[in-house]
Amino acid sequence: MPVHTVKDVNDLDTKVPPHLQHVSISNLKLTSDCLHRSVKGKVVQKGPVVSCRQREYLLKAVIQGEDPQQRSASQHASINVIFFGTLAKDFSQSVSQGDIILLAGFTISKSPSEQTDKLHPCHLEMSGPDACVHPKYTYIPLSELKPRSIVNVYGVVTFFKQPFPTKGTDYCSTLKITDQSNAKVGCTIFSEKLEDHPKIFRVGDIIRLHRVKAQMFNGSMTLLTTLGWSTITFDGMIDSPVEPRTSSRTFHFDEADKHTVEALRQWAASQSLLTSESTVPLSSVQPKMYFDLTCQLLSKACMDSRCILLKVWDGTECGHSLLNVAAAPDALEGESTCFQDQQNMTANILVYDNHLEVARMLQPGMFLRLYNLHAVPQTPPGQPPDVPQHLVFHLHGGTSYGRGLRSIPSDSPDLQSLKRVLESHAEKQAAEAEVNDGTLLDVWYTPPETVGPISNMKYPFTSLCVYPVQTCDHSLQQVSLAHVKTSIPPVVCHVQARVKSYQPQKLYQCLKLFCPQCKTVKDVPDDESIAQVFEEALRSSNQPCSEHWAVTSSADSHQLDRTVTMHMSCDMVLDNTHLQMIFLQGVTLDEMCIISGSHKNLVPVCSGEDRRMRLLDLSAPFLFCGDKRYYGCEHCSQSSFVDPVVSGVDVWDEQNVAKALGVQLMQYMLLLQFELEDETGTLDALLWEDAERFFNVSSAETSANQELQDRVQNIMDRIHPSGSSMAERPWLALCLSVYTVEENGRTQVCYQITNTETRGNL
DNA sequence: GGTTAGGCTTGG
Repeated sequence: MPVHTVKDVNDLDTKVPPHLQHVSISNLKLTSDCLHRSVKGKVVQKGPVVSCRQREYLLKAVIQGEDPQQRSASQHASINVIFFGTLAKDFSQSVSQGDIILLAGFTISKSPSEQTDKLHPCHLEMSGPDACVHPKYTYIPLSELKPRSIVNVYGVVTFFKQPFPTKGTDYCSTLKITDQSNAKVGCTIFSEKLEDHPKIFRVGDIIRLHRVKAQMFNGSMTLLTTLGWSTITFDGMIDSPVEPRTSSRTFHFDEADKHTVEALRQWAASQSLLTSESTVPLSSVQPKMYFDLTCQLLSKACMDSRCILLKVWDGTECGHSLLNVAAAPDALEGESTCFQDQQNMTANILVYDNHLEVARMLQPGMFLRLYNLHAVPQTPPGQPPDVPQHLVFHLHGGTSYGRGLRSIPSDSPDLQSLKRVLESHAEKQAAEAEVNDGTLLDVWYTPPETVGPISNMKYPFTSLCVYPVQTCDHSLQQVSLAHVKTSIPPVVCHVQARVKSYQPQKLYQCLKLFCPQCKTVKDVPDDESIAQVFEEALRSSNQPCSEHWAVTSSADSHQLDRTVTMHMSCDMVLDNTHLQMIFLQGVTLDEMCIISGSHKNLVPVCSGEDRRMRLLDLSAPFLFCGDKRYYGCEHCSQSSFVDPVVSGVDVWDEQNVAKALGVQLMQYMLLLQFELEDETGTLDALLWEDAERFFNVSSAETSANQELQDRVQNIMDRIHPSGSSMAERPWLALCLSVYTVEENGRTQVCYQITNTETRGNL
């Protein structure tokens, strides 16, 4: 862009390329070589952007040479300048009448209006890629303000109010500033956009104002915003980076600005304008005092239409007992404050009236500063009046004494020590959680039961406490989900997230069968389809099997109109292990279930045309063992029945039975997909390889055990209560493995929850 | 070309 909004470069006079030679306006001639020349002057007239014949935009302005001697010596100190195209638009937007500018890359032509306007006989044309305009600002000491002048100033903030709505159309910021001239000047800033107001965090901040109007009010000089005003603000601490706070994308800031800020910082320090007691830690708060608090928001709740509760901490323990204000569970948003409550570190702040607008926009985790907070002693409700009073904090309505609140960016220099303190607490908390497995403090999860009436006693540990924790031994820094998505696999990340949704919703569907050979995953068939396989076998095989390796006994049931046959291996009979594996033919699923209740390994079979023994279709279990059923992989098992090899096996379990029958045993597993969410987005993560650890169950046992199924359901209900809002769900500390899988020649990145257990009592 | 506000506590 040819109108330069300079960022962190040298001052204009030194920054302009050295080959450019300064020419005074009165010395400009038609014959001048303009290629390497620049002119400087004040914008004394600025016209509107108009479109001309070629449908190009143009803007006319008059600039006047700066030097008063030159002005008096020559009538040609003012010159017309015509800006073309985008330059015209840019100039219109970013330069105001009265600004000092430096022009380069112009061409000189004869002025057609010399006779009428009596200005310079030439005019300058600004077009093409070489043309550029640099604005130059001069700053007036606050003691030298003249009424009705429009000026640019720098100052140190000695008093401020956060923007508040006026009776008119705008928000108003009221400040008082001072500078080395020691004048104290009030400023009134009007803008209907909150983001345009100066970002002042504390007394001692440094503010720069452009195009503000000086005027007298009540005998004092004040500054008022005018059309085209702008502002940027800086931290006031010596040695902190000179970084402008602004929401404007185009602002001028150069080396000279940096020096001005640094000089003001030094001066302010020498005047003790930045007092360290400007904000007070909770540990130093005394009853009835008004103070500024810097803290982190843990949770918030809407109390009524005129009051919002903020629960905050600053990592220090208050010397006076802190009141715990109860909120309706469904009104509470954010993290549990159990840990902080137990250490008398949670400040409960009631925010009233005009401050609700700002408070509503706050998110748990944000860093805040509250100005003119009132420490109010109060007898806890329901307690006799002789119990010591507790402190609760009120941010009363109104803006007296700068009363208000705002969020502070987490990279602010004066937030860094607070952040270190909070982080060290978080580490301690995590370490305690690791050690005291059974008596965990509930860090991220607030059971609804604990948000009851205000009580002085510490929250009892309820049996509802459960939350997942990372159990991997490496200590990784926690990252956002957005960060996980940009990391390159394979890698392991730690995140903190909530469960937005999960699949399958019917939890019995999360139990799967997995073939370790071919990696096939399939659903556990339901009883109806298994019963059908049994029915099919009954219909197709009415003759008992005849196997040379087996002893067989049949029972005809006229009532059932079929023959039930039992086979067992001759070798087993000899080994005296014959009751450990029995082949059953001619039974229904129901009968199988009844019989397996009292027998160890029952293998349902049928007979073919040749009366050879066959296993049922492998979509049904090939083995029943008590309540448990075992399945074989349809792809990886021997396709025809093999004579069971029984020698050398003392104890028959599902592994040995499968091996003896040439069946590839399928494993039970739990498979869930979670949609995780944090402030930065959502991410789908699977839970399977470490699912048994997560739920603290065995998948195979879970397949046959209602109690274990209830446990899984219970845990899911804790981390994703049905009908809950996102805000009510607990934050989970999870370990995520990022890995790739190849599918159809395509590489896909996958996320899996690993090394994470749910802890606590159920 | 521009109303608003132009510091100064308190109820819940």
